[in-house]
Amino acid sequence: MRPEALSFFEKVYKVAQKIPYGKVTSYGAIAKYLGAAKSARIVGYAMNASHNKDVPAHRVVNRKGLLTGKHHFEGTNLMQQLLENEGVEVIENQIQNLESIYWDPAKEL
DNA sequence: TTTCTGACTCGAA
DNA sequence: CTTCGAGCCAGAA
Repeated sequence: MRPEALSFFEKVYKVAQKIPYGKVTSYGAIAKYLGAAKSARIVGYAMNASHNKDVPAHRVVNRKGLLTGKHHFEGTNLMQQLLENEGVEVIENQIQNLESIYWDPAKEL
């Protein structure tokens, strides 16, 4: 592998694809894992461009467990339904019991 | 080439 | 309690 040759986006995609079923993580957690803790926005931006990729963007939320990116999914609650379909409880765009299903790449990988 | 914006986060006032 | 600024990368105009 040549991680250095991969763009930030590609790294983000790889990590996002490793998010376990029924788990969620945050943009900042991914950014930190990639060694760019202050690039959380870029992770979000990568998600924006991940529509064509096989990236479970619905499992990535902000650090509060808020579905800030749901507006970018089709419909108004697709993101929430995808999560609920995996056993994640979501209320008002806010993931419930976040600490229990939180998956930290820097910790789990 | 410069400028702007965005699915974020943290710390300071 | 709320508000604001800074830092990061990529792509479009």
